Amino acid sequence: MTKDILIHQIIEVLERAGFMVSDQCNIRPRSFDLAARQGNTLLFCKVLYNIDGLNEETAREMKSLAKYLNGYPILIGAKTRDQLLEDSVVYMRYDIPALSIQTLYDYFVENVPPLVSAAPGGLYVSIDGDVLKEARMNISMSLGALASELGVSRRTISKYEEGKMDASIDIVLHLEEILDMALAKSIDILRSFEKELDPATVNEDTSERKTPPNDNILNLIYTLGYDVLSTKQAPFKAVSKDTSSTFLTGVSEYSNAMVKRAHLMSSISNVIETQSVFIIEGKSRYKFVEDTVLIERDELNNIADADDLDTLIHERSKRHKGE
Amino acid sequence: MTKDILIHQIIEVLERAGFMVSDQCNIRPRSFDLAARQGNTLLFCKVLYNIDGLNEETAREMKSLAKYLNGYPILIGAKTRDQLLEDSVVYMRYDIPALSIQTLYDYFVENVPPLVSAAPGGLYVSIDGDVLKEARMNISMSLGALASELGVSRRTISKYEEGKMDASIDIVLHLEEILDMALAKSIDILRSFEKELDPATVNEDTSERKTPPNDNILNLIYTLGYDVLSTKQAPFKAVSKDTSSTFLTGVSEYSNAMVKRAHLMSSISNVIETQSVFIIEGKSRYKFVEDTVLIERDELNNIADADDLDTLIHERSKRHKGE
DNA sequence: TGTTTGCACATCTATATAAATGTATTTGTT
DNA sequence: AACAAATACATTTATATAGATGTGCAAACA
Repeated sequence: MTKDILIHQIIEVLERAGFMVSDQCNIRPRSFDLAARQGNTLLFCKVLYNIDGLNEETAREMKSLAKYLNGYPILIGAKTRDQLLEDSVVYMRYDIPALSIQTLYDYFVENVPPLVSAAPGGLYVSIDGDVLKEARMNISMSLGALASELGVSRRTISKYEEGKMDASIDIVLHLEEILDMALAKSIDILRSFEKELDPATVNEDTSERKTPPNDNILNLIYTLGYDVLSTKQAPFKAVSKDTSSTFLTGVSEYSNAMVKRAHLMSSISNVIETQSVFIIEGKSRYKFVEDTVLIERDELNNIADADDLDTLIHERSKRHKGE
Repeated sequence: MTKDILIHQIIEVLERAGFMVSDQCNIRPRSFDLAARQGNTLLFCKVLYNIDGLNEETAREMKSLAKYLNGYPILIGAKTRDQLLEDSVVYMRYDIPALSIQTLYDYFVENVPPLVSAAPGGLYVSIDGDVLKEARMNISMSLGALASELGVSRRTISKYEEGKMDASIDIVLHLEEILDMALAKSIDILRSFEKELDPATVNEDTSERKTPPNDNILNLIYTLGYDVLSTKQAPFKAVSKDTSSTFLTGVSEYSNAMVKRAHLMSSISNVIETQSVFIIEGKSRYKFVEDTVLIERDELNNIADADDLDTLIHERSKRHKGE
């Protein structure tokens, strides 16, 4: 399948850029396909051959996860509609930046940021208004003269200089030729997401603690004093957070599928630098699966507060790493 | 100009439907073009030859005004893109229903609601799932049989019955033919707006009182104890509200333009059933212009609280109507 | 270990929308 | 009344997006 080929290429690029990359999420339901970290930069990557396939629910979940864990959602693909993604262009899908592998490579490996963004009406470049104005002044060219030379209205040039309008690629090339200098502002892919966060979405997190989760066990964890962000499409049921620790939280009975999931959670938790915990309904055969700590529901019942649980997790995790 | 022709036709339709219609707003900046009321139904109409020309700011203002005054925003036009608006179809522009004059006529004069809505992908009709299911059961047809008869998948029929999917017009016609009954749900134009209000927008109004307005005089009115919704594109500067009264609020120096504005405000206030007040910076030649009460800024300074101002407005308004 | 169920995702289509911009009209100024 | 400045709005274009739906794979089930 094309998507798998893409994923392998993406892993290659990210590793080459010095990222630590998690296992691929191949368990349903899934929101992101890969987690990756380099220093302070944490990415949640979704991969689609056709970026138009991103659905709104998935986007929402990726955004809230990224925000909660201090990372960035990003969409990587090859096509939009019936054409290939253009390199060095940033597209947006539900406020998540979307790009081709080549653009990803340029950005993270070569440190060459893209200049062009796709928007209704075509492809556009942001112009640095101050630079433009200065350049125009330097050759003492009037606004009107530049406008007629470019073949646009005076008002348009004025808007460029005030930073109130982006320009089409042709216009920018022509302008740069006339003034013989670079005018395009480069796009910071990760920041472009932050800007897009509208006040309403941000609002949700203003409240001190999230509302109690619906799930029984998650609610129990909430009662212990954790902030619990439950997820619908991630390989874990929730992310739980208190002042001292954060852990991915799985919940289910012991089964083969559960073990698979615990492996994946372990890999992801290593990348995003959190603990990983699986609450088992009923009996568990083991105490951990890789770095995922398994806790039986009965054990959870005997726990008084968040500190107790933190301690249990740490001990069990240490015990595993000690062998 | 085409827009003016449209407006006259719209006024004709609305009056025929028993609406009281305000003067046309021909002062810039303007958000809506007409206010109209029939019984409890208050409309703020925007008219554009091409409905695509509605801009986001204008839409926002119309929505907040409508909400604040218990009315409905509506957009009426003739074209979208390069084609005429189809009759009996409801379009949406920034969550405001948009329709042709014919559709307006059918809805308000003939009481025939539209059935079709425009959405990405084309024109769609909502199906009443329960009716569909019952009809299918009645002729003891299996879901699969109906699906293959229609030429769609079983899943599609299932979604129709669960009300989770709208159907294209062709499909609905074919279905109604097979089952020999009406299945389409009619669209309540005004309600369709209410549903679109997202929680974020609604949230703004949750706060007991609005934030203080920037304008000096509006802020003074706010200090008196009024709730003040300031506007940017309406023929008045704000709408002020306390427990006992609501008034359109204009602010400016005395001038010809101001008198024109006061006339328009008078007409609008009659339709939306509020008072209308103009605060004059400096000297005013008159005490009222039609039903708009003129108050000098100095007079406002001598007023202690909202009750005082309410009293002044009522007296001056009565005095006018008494002559 | 097949069988069933349901999601992921690709794809197609036509609408909704943002940029860009010219033109006509209105407003404000002298 | 004449002129300048600002705004409304029509229009063009290409992207963003929602519906609709088939296909194939994964999970759940028997």
